[in-house]
Amino acid sequence: MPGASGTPPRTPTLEMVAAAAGVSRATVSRVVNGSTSVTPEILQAVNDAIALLDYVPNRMARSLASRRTDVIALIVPESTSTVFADPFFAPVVRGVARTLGETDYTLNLLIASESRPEKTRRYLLGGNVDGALVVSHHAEDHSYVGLGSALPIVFGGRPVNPDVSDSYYVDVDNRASARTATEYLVSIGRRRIATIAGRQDMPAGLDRLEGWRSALTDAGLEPGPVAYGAFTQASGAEAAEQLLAHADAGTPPPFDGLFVANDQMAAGAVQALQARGIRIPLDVAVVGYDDDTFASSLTPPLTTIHQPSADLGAGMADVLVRLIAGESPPRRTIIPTRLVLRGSA
Amino acid sequence: MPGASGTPPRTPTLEMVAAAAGVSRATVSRVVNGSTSVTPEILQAVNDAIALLDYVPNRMARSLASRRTDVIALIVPESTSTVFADPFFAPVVRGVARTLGETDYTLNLLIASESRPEKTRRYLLGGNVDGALVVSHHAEDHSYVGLGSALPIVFGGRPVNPDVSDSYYVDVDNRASARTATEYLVSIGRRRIATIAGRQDMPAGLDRLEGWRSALTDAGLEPGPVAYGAFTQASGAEAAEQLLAHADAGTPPPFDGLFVANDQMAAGAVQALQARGIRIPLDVAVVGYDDDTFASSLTPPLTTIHQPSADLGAGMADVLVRLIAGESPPRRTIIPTRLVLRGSA
DNA sequence: GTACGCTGGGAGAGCGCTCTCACACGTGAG
DNA sequence: CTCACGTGTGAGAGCGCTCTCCCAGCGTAC
Repeated sequence: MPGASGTPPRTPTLEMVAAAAGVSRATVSRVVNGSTSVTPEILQAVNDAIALLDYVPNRMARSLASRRTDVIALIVPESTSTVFADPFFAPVVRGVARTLGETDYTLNLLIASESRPEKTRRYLLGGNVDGALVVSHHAEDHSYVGLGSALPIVFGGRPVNPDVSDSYYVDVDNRASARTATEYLVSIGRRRIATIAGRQDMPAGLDRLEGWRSALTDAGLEPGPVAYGAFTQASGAEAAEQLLAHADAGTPPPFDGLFVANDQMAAGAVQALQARGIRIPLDVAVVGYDDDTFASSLTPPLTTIHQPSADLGAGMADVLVRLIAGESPPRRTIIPTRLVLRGSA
Repeated sequence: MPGASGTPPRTPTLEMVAAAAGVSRATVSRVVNGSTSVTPEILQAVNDAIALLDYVPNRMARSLASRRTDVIALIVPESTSTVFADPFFAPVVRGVARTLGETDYTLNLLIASESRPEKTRRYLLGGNVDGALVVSHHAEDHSYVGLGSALPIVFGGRPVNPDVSDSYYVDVDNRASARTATEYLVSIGRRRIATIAGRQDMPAGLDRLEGWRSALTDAGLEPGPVAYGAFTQASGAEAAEQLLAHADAGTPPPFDGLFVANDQMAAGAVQALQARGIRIPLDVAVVGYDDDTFASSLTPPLTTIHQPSADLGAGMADVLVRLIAGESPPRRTIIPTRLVLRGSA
């Protein structure tokens, strides 16, 4: 085999493309990176050579030379990944990954151990990524807020620290959505509207309660009783019992409308109410929040707020990419929700 | 400012550490990479310098020089990420990420667009990763099987192609688990045991049906009626109706035990049965599969097969890491499941 | 006809690290 | 005392790419 002097068939390099096209490395680099100042014929020749050799640029080499990594980290604090495993995490990640799939960025997923936060910090600050996305729900998770000045960071869900006015985040408007849900109950003629609120240590819990309250106040109605749950089905059932605690058996419930801060609790509450012989929506109209997969198959199907979690992920990715590109995206991006009318209200 | 001749405060490099410690780059590299042949004093000096400068090795440079990337790709075919969004995907990913978090590997998550599979192939073969994990459920997803010879790949869930005897995978034993569930029904005295099977185009659907059948045959019982669903709650309810189709209203159901191939379908089936006045577990004992989060809060709480999805992810990561290290892990790793006894059987 | 842009392409110096050598320095055997 | 050998360290050549010059060639204005 003349010419084949034992050279291993390694992946093609820029240099090889340059040789094949009869130009210099620099020119091939220009073509690959889309520089405009290349003569059409040369551009064609280079592209032919690239196709011929099935050339794929080496990310590592490119990063080393350009000081950009084309990597975006997606950080999920461990507690979030556990607590919110099912309903929330997956679609957000999917939205992020899909959006990034259309760019040249690569997604680095890391579950941040809360026991040794320095490990994650060092990784982020060690020049391994161009930016980071942080998905979290708890106040405690926000040890990353401080990194915002050293590295582009976008949060999913409003960070709860008070000093985060200068950080970027994408969120749904929990308050407005809760208002919408409550206003709907008002619009269908309900006048004594109770709520089962979620955990008050996260923005979602706080804001949804606040939205419910303001909707009623603005409508000139007295806010009905409030019970608190922990976003789980069991706690929803318990909260419903609490709301009924003062009512004697057999008497009608002390409320005719109920806004529940998430669907899991709503499912529990509906069961509890039905067990007491309360008809839904006839006696009590119930609106949930989240539009979990099971919401449509409850009896009756649950009227609820649909949260486009995948859009939230996509939005986060979008803001971060623009931030890295040196643009000035809005610090606060709100993803719209919508009320899904089903049978429960 | 003497000495500070405008040098930008960039992240410290190997070279700077070497200068600080009074040794050569090569020696620092040895220390960083844990070579044994370094004199204790020098080792100490280098480590001091590293600590002093807060040095973090640059991954890109390291990869370029060593031809290893320290990156593992986690590929989720788009259809899988959609269909299995909630119950399955998240914990597996978490298991993978957590395991990899204890190594030096970095996790690259990519949602593989099924419309342009070459993009993913090129990425994998372009020297960007050291190995790949593929999470999928459908036969069609396995366009990656062929890459196994070019790159270490570990599958989550048994690949369904016939020619994959040489690929690596981690899975639960669906067949044995279904057997266990069915044997339990037999052990509590049920004799006419039906099943609602899942989609027959994926191993989970096929194997669980097969396990049910073999358990009954081995117990000397006639397999009861079979209905098929699509792993959704609605399809479970429909399938239950089908099973009852031949029974007249008021007569006892034609079976006293029911194994359902996943919890979503089980939830639907239980509702449908109860709507017909059938008491669970009194008239029909029901066992599900998956132990979804909601399983324990159904009425009655669902007896089901618990799948340690996070362990599956961890197992995949573990096998891949060993494969990359040149070891010979088993081609087939089975993660044990367990039957969780609750109220429905 | 000369001077001056301007524009496309090439040369070459790195980016931060690894890794193969070669070298200096003991140590033990001949 | 010399020679072979082992052991720890340094020198230096890349890994594949980007990017800053720099130069050649052309068009335009005077």
